[in-house]
Amino acid sequence: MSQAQTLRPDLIAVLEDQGYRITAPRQAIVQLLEHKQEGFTAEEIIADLDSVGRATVYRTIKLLLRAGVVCKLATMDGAPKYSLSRAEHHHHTVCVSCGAVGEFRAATVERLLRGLAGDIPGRILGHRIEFYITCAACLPVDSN
Amino acid sequence: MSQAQTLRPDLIAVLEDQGYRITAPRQAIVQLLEHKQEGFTAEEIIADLDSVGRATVYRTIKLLLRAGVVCKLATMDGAPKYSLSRAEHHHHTVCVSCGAVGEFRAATVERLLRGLAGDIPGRILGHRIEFYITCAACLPVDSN
DNA sequence: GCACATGATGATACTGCATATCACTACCGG
DNA sequence: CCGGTAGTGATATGCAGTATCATCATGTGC
Repeated sequence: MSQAQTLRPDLIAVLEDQGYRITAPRQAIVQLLEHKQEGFTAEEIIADLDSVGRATVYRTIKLLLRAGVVCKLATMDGAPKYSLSRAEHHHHTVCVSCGAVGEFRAATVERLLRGLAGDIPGRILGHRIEFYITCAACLPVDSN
Repeated sequence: MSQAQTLRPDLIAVLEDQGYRITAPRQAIVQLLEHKQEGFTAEEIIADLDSVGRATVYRTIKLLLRAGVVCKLATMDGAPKYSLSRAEHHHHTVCVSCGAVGEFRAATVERLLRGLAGDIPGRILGHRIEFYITCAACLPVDSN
């Protein structure tokens, strides 16, 4: 079983299930995203799809966010990055050299963090962990 | 060594030591920050100090960043927050209700994260952890 | 004390990301 | 076929942050 889409339950279908219409622009965007799993900015999408207006791109991204299909990642330089979220809960690695965004999961981390509740004043609702790395692709170049 | 200034070694002196001039606007900004340890946005400072121009506020914040006196925190809604960094290395708590930013340290976390090196492809340069919480002040209101 | 070089300032213009507006189009149900 | 609603995109607008630049302050050498 498991159509082996492994974890991508046909993104378009997800939208359809939530009552949204499947339009050409939305299909174009989703299709593009499927090839850009690396982490992308809104402006990137806009640049790649001349046929789709800015407004629609931003609207669609919000749609996908609400649908839980993509996740948002605030970056230091202002422009947030988005990425298709395959796993339920995960964290990000950001290459400081090329900006590529990756995902990882580590159960040990989650367990530990839960144990921290006592150190934190107030009720914990969620957390975020990011690792700043030099990614494999940039390593040879970067480390001289 | 370690003058034990506990952790705030006279912010103005830090700037002076780095060869910057101590001017009225800079003093005004630093003084304001000392009272706003909660985490603040650039625009907040600008609004509070009519006598100081936008440009100068942004310039001074960058100065303080470079001097390591304040630290930057990317937020989901775009406008980054800054806070006086008292401890060397620390992480943040962000109240989703009122936006207040706090700091905490947890050696256990650091130790664990170092152990994760194997799970992360590439060279780890740094990390960031944020907890999203409902802070003590907001709890009664927020939780119904 | 004066002149000059340099640092700092702030008003303004500008850039870039994101949202709001709004007229128009596509689609769906009757 | 018709009307209503969802969706679209051009444009205007908002807002954070940066760049420009004339002006002012500071410090130094004389």
